[in-house]
Amino acid sequence: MYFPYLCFIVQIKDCKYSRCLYFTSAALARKVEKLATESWKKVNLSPSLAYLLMTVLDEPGIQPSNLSAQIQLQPSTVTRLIEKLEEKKLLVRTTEGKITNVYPTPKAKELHPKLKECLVHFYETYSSLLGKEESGRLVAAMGKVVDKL
Amino acid sequence: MYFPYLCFIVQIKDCKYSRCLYFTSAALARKVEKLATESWKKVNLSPSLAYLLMTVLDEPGIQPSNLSAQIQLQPSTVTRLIEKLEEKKLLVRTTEGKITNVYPTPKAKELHPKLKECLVHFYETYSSLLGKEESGRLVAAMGKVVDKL
DNA sequence: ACTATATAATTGTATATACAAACATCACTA
DNA sequence: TAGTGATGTTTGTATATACAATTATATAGT
Repeated sequence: MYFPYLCFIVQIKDCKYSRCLYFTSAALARKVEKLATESWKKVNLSPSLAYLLMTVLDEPGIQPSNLSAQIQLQPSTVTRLIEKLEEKKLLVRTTEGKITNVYPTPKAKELHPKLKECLVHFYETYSSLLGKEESGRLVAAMGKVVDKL
Repeated sequence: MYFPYLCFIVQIKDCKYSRCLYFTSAALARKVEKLATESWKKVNLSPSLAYLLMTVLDEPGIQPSNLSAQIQLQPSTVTRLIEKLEEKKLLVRTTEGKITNVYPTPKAKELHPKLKECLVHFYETYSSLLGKEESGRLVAAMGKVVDKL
């Protein structure tokens, strides 16, 4: 495999695609997802459910469209995630006209401190593996790229 | 939402989770996947099918376990991808004992130059959006992290 | 040589996410 | 005020990937 223009970058490990943005970002996301899943097992939620729930806890009454923008998932995906959290009795929806508002239940509010703990645990796990500053720099760089794409 | 120890990183855009590795790596992977999908539409393959196929073209007879290591997907996923490429008459499998070998068909070999073009197109698309050096640096940084996780 | 363990691949099933279409409501304009 | 287009949400369906269990084969220790 030949990656034009990228010859100046040192090849990493034995993987032929280590210099390719598609391959590398996908692999990274899968590994990080696994790590995050582990951290959120304590509250029996997948990372995406946990992030959505935390967002609602921070802004009770938030609309799905706003959630979609904040967590950067498609509206249809947000609907599906909300449904799951409703089944778990952690969220409720009210609809007025075309607007839907999403609220945390008391059960969700009770869970809030534990959610924060999971977030801290997740951060500590990856920053101990990667180094605080290095991982911070990487996240910042990736964030910039997300905005450009 | 409060991200302990990360206060020194500038918040990006309006997104509350822009400093979180999980969130950012997932968002980046989704955006890059979309871009890659566009580039590989010319050969009517998804990016993961295309990468697997290119790997087999480079190493005819390669085993699924080796493919799994190279493209960093689970063996079960590799089996499923190979099945799809078999349906498209681009790969064939032979099995001897516990070992399976995967070979490209003539049809796949004909497609090889087009696959390379797609790769170049993909690279040019993202490097024109992000800058060659900046994207190269980012990919290298992400690759290191993948290896550490 | 026989058994226990390790390896390679596959299958059944589950989860996450997306796209496109449908639906409902709202806002604006002629 | 009727019609048209924009917006917010949901639904039907498809794709990608994984985990756990299974099957088949190979290897090593005694």
